[in-house]
Amino acid sequence: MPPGVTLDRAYPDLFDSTDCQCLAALHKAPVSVDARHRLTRRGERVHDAIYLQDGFAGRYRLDWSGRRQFLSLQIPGDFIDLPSLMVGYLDHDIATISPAICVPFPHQGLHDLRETRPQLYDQFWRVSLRDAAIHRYAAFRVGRLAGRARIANFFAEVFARQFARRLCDKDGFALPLTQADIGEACGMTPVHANRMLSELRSEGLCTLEGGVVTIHDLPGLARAGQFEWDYLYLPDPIDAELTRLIGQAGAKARRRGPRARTSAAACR
Amino acid sequence: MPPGVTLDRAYPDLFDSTDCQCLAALHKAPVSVDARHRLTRRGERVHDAIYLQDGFAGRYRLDWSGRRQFLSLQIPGDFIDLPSLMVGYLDHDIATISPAICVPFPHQGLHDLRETRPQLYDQFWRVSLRDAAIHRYAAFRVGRLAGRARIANFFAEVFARQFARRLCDKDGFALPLTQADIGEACGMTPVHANRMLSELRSEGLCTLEGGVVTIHDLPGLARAGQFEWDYLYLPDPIDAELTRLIGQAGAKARRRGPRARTSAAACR
DNA sequence: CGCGGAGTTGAACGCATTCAAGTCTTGTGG
DNA sequence: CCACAAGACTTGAATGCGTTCAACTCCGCG
Repeated sequence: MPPGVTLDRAYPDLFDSTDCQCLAALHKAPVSVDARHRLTRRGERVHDAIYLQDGFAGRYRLDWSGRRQFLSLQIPGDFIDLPSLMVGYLDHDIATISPAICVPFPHQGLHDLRETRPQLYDQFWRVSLRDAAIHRYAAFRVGRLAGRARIANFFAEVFARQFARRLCDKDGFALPLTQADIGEACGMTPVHANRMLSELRSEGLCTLEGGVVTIHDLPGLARAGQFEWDYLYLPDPIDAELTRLIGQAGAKARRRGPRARTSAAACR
Repeated sequence: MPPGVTLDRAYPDLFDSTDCQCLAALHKAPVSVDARHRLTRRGERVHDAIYLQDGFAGRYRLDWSGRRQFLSLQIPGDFIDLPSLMVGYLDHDIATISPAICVPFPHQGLHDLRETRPQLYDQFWRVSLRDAAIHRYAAFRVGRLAGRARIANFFAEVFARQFARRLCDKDGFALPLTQADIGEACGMTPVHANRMLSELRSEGLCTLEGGVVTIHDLPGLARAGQFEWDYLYLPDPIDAELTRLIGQAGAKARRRGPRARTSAAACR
């Protein structure tokens, strides 16, 4: 894989070095894209899966008055439009937020993996399931949590996802979003996002400045956002590290032992 | 496939009659389950995928004060826990809402399809992507729409999904949820759900009574909810039918022609 | 007959939106 | 080098949507 294309770091639990070699043969040349640039339009036919080598992007839908709801934030190392691999087009728009580097993987090449490397093929299914879990959790976040908690929860997610890729340490992470963007991600107005951010700041939990979130109290932030990260399906070592840093039993603590039920039958 | 197990009706665009024959060999005996019964517990290891032959179920997460947020409603004909197929456990709970009939498909048998019937294997990926799209849209619904619109939008989705399976006609559909459930699905209190429902009623859009939603003005309901159903990825004939019934260009109207761009490269 | 769950309605409160004004920073052109 | 414009951020005040608390009805069921 050419310099800079670091799939192995992005999904350490899913792609081993052999996989990465194999994938290196499949992608086209990386492309630089400006900030605030639409990558994919809802409903438009696409033939390549985009791997976000660097930079941030967002998936969103617009309401009928043109206001935007972010569905998920995509961080460096994400495949950002895998659904298109199986259905050929997307039900939402995708745009960069910061300047970005995108690596196109032609669908055809990925499809061929089913024959040539079925294990690897399955990994893409796993990636898209992880994606789905992130969407689900977004519904929980905006549906159930109050303003301050929504932002704290959102920050905690972005932290955990970047931390899992070694893109940041426990003290902070990159988040090149405006307060308006954060509002659109968390389902609130920019003004209110501002007020909630200043609450988090004055409570000594975190500060956002210059596209960087500095974390002053990670357990406090996670608590404020009722954050539990089991839905990220992180590999065990990283999961343990997060548990150590955050404290709460929000991870796999709840995963049950091997004696669990195996079907609906058992729960009659 | 034994009487009652009607996969073909559930996914007419994904499973043909040969597929259904093939799947018939894989499932265990259907199981009756009471209403309000938890089928799967978050984090618990599962070995069977559950096909919801009949009845309604919900996927949900709880906040730290124990209040529930529905992530999606599962209707008859849904595979309700496919994520567990690839990762072995779930990040959320699933419970029945009405009495239900569940058909367990052992994971192993489905995995074997990769070798024996790769096309069919892929269809399960497609099903789970459709699922993901429904979750995404839920985030849009609760994040961007106001109370009345959230409920109208939710009703429109449940209608469209049941209509696509011929479980209902254009005049109404089954929805055995209490108003409290609807509140949990749409991110609001039961009291407010009640008020929004009575608005929809008094505006002549729809009524909910006895577990049945009667639709009085389908285009009006869809408009009130800003509903667009492209995200359901429905097969063309059904999509056209919905467009005829609802009117608005909310479906594939936006799907672009074959001349579309093929990668990030083209949009610099 | 009485209980409990679901639905309905009123009234007070409070969180979030809206409108608006003003600061600060950045980049651009004179 | 300064002037100016544009965008991001901040803050105040008024409004209103949704929550909360509470009371009451209706219905099915023991």
